[in-house]
Amino acid sequence: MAKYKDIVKDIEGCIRRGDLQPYDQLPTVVEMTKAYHVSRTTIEQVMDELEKRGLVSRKRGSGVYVKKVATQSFDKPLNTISLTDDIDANLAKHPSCTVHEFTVVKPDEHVRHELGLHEFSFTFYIERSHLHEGQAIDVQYLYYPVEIFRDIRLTSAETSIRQWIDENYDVTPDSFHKTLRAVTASERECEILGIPEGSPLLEVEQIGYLDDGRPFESLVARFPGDRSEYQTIDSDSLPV
Amino acid sequence: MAKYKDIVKDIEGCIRRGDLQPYDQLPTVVEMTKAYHVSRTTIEQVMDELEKRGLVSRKRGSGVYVKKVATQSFDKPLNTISLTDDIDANLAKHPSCTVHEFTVVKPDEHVRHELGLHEFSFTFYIERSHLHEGQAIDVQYLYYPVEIFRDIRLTSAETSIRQWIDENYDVTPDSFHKTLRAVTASERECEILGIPEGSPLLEVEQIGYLDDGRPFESLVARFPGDRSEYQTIDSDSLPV
DNA sequence: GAGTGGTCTAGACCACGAA
DNA sequence: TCGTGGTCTAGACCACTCG
Repeated sequence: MAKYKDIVKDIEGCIRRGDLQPYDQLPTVVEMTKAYHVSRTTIEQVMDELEKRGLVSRKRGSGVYVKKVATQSFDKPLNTISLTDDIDANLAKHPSCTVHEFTVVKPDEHVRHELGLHEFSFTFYIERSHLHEGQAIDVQYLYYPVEIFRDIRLTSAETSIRQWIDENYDVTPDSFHKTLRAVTASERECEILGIPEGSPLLEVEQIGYLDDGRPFESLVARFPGDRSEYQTIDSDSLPV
Repeated sequence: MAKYKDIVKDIEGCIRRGDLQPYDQLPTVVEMTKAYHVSRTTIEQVMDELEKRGLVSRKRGSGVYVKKVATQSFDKPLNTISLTDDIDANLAKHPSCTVHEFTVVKPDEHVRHELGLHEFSFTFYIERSHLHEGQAIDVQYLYYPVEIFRDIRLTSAETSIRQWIDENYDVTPDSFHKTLRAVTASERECEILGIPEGSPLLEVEQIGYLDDGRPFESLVARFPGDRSEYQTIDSDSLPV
């Protein structure tokens, strides 16, 4: 484990426990290098990470300050969909899906383009829903290039495809390009999700890349609007 | 301008122009230190930035590779709402709003909590829509603490509040915590936006922080689902 | 002017991937 | 085994904030 990650954990703990209060100034960078017996670069790396997690603001010439964050948002996961707590917890423990479709197809041009495939390429196509207490809580549409994954099993689609890939292929997912939209549920999706006609859904279109730059996964996931949200932190504002 | 930013621009240019093709390996980090006459740290900083922009993948022990990115997504702005191109371009040049409401209020508990205010605090409250060719294209609900901004003008709400703040207060916005949701447009919003009853909207709730850790802005913006999307890149996947 | 964070250097060691 | 990127050091200079 890298040193800077340990220090991140330590300081994050201080903030969560309240040893560091909102608006408190952290020790100066130089002080921290001494306290942790590391170099300046390492501390800057730590500050980068704490900033990314939304815990501190850095003011050049002045200091690093603990953000006054609404405490409710403290433990919400970032950069992913969160559902209600009980559902999230349950899914993490026992991922379970009902698979509506599992085939090999020639994907349409949109998907082909996303995955950087040729016209004559094939992909696995999976349509499925995660379950919580017997109820579908999302609808997912997934494409995997046959060129990369020659064999994907139905049983993996019923639990975790990513786990199957980890165990059977020597590839490393690296990053994900996401597009979020609000859409109206189709009739079929309303049935599956047990929601009224015309309900709004939060759609996440996600293209996954391996660490050698190849796209390996195209995913469209749709979640009922009233049970889902997506949280993120960055330095870009909507135009105001 | 920091050196690493120049190098980022240079390499990004190479990728956009096609001098570096998808799946190409970049020169090794050591080679780049020589080519640009900088130290290793600087190059790593450059790679951090290129990775954040979704242009490259880094494979420890192997190399840095140009991602095969769907070219359409190349120039879309990240970490913000994008509308259709003509609207985006127009808004950037001539931001213009119709203000539906402009008052000072005691905000409800939710906003008070987001902004870290006391029960007896007041905020400016602004409700407005951006216009494109006379048509409203969003609805925004904004709160600004009177404690921080004693004076906000109606005219600023009709163009750019952030510009007004820049020019009249010595504060520096630092980061934004966002929550995205899909919601159904209210009757009033349908009227304002000229969309059918029950249309889905993409909602962005955004809390802005200053560089000293203070929240300074609470914004809820809602966009018609069929004209808006939000793009982002990170290393976190939805559960698959 | 004194103190802060941001960037940068030159060099080192390590973990990992590929052959 | 060897070349790759990831992390780290000790020290430096600079831009910025604030009294």
